[in-house]
Amino acid sequence: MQDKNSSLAHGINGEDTGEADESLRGFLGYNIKRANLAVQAEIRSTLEKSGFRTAGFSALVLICDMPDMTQTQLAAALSIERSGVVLIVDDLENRDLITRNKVEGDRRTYALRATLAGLRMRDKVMEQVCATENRLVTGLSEDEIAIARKVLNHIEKMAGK
Amino acid sequence: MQDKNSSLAHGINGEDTGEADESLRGFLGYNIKRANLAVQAEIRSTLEKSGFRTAGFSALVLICDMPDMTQTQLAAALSIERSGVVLIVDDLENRDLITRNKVEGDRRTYALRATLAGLRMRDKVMEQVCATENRLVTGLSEDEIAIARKVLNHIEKMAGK
DNA sequence: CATGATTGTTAAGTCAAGTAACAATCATGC
DNA sequence: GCATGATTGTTACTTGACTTAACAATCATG
Repeated sequence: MQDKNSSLAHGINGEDTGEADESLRGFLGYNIKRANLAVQAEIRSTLEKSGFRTAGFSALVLICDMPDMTQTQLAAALSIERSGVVLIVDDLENRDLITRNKVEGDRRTYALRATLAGLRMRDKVMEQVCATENRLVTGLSEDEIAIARKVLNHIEKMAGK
Repeated sequence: MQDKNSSLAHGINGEDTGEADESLRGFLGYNIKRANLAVQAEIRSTLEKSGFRTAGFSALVLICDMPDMTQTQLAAALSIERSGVVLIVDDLENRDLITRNKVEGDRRTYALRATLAGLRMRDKVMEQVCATENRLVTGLSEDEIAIARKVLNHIEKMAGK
């Protein structure tokens, strides 16, 4: 894609159109969607340098923080199906970032635990993601970011009644 | 899905886990993603009462605001491919919300224009979506919402270097 | 006016996420 | 005890939204 805006700079009838999505900008949901699209693209680009996609890295972080987590618990935390975490956990295990451990008392479940390499990987990638985010918020004050966080969490909490 | 949190309330080893995604909450991108997921679900639920999905309603709003818009321009504004807008425009046209008009001087393109029913539909649904959003932000001040908007737009602008 | 680009369109492919079914295992009631 | 039902991890199949590729019609440019 070349210049996405050039074709929208002016309407075909000569009117000055400015930004085409003026009305949509009035919706907070639209602002969130656009920002999400942009920031996820940036983060995805950061993560793929280490062979991660978003869900996989999130899983690693969760497993690091909650040792002996179950795959079903992981699915709930990631808001995806159990069948989906199998592939993610397979990948993390194949890369020796986590291990599936037998748990006494329930031979169905695995206790997921990060390896030393997994912990180091998390720290390293986490730092890179933080750097990416810090770049995106340069020019904004800490207070503004904190308020944005509050608003976003509030919206998330209010949704689903 | 029953209670998504109950299975996460306590780790299997008895430790108090609280929220499982404590570390991820540190990422602004994570907060945006969760809020986006929640708000889009709400809006989708509001839109489907009138037979819309997000892209379709966005297209209607854009066409209302920019009469004689081209499908290629619409694709750029929606950040999707031209082939995708065909289906969207087909649907809007079949429901008599917009019309494809011949344009003098270029027999390849259509000038998209909303019908009276389309304009009324936009107003009606727009009001419903606003009500949905207002419900999500009850308890927040206007200033807080305005700052959140500023932060989100800033992030969107900073992304893509 | 000939060559290349653009527009709308259709068909095919992709890719992530969800659904369904299954064996192994656990829990519960009787 | 044990039979019935639920849960866990897993695999295969489906789905749905989006992209890519190709094409005819039309425009632009030298």
